[in-house]
Amino acid sequence: MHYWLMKSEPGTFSIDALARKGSEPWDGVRNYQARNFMRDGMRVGDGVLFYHSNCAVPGVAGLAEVASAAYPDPSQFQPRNPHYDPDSPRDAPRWWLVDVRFVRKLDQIIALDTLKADARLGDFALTRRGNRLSVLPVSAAQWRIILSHEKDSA
DNA sequence: GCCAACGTTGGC
DNA sequence: GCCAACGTTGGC
Repeated sequence: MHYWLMKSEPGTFSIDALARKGSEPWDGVRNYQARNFMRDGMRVGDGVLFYHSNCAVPGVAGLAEVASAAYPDPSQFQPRNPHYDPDSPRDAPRWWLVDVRFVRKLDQIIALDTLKADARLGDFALTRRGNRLSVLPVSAAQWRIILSHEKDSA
């Protein structure tokens, strides 16, 4: 069992949107490191922190889980799709994704500010200076520490 | 293989 | 909307 954090802009796809849909293919990732985490690292049932980026209060908005093994991202082959990649060979797709299933929405966002201020998290890919990875690993310890902040507002 | 130009991410 | 950080592209 491994843990991950996946970023989404709530204006594009929020935790509420995932709650409505139940499960969603995490398409459009066009970064090799993020792709490798999905394709090579993720297993069905892994825990996912659903993170809202590029918004008023960036932070963890809910919990999800990996719902499928990795498979080729169909959007790379669709010419009208903004994520179309004409250089990706059909017989050796460049971009892969997993399905992500809704687990629950948090009562309150666990803000990026809160995570930055928590020294217990140690070296964390999310808060590393300049990090823009949209899919990143979270250790079991970090997962527990992050979710401990849920109680802050209760 | 170097590196400048360019596009994107994402916090602020 | 701004801009720093960073990945990618392409000329040489």
